[in-house]
Amino acid sequence: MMIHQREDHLGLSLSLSSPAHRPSSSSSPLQLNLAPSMPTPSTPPFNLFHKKETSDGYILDACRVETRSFLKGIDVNRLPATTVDMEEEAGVSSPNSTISSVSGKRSLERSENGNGDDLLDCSRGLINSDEEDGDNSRKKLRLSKDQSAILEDSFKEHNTLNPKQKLALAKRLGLRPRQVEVWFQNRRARTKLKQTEVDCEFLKRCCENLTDENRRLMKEVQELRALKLSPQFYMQMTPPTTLTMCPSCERVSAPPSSSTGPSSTPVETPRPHHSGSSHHRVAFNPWAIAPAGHRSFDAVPH
DNA sequence: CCAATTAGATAGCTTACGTCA
DNA sequence: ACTGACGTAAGCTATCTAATT
Repeated sequence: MMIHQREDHLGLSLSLSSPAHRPSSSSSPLQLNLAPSMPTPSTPPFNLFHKKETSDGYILDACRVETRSFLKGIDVNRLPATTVDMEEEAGVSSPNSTISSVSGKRSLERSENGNGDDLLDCSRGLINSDEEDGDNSRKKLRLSKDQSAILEDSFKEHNTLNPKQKLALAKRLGLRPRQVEVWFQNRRARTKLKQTEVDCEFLKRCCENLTDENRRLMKEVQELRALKLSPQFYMQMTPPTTLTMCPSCERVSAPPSSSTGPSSTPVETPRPHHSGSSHHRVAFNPWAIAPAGHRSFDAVPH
């Protein structure tokens, strides 16, 4: 599999080329060597491009999971108070961290700065703060694996937060309360969407089953009507199933002597549910179509 | 708080091109 | 010189999700 790391790691080169000037021997792309001040980590397992289901049923790209695990311990949302820590962490940056967003404007800004030291200013909790960045472009942050795990655990306990819980969680995660709030909102939305999909699938199957059943019943009705409307066939044949039914217990049984023809398949195997012949028997003609919900039996005392 | 929407990040695919046997 | 295999880079699309409205 072909793997390329276009915007990986700030120490690598950035290729700038217009579509009209595809890389060729004559027009090579502009190569910007962007401050290899940061040690590039060993290549993460990007070749694991298979889907993976998370504990809550969501599908994640395995490579993302892998990358996040690669990021383990990196809290890019941490507030800049822990400068030393972040400098340590900067050495293991990854394409999935916010500071990897080197495309476009930001990358150019960074190249102008000449090194990657200012990356650390992009501590996640402050990235979109109003007092920062003059440009109005919102920067997308990515929660770390640990942060996501903690948030997920918290969500499992209670899918809504009271202000106190929100503050505590925000403090624990090094995020702003608003970020925690937004995360819970989005998480609830995802849960709802997922449930809607499941419900939809269930209803779809129900509809299919009912459609099949309806088709089958319609066909049966058609066949039965055709038989009823053909007098020759109808008159010549003995009632196909001279079934008897006990009106008290509504059990149907075939005549004891009939062993051939359609009547040989009784609806229900006669069982000695009554002692002797104590129960009344009712002739049951299944060929007589009755309106739905109305059983038309010719009561024949016996 | 929810619903709808926006937008950044990234995986994965395709395509063009260069290199090499 | 031609050809097929292979690697690489770039473009594009789909998806996820943080953030906004």
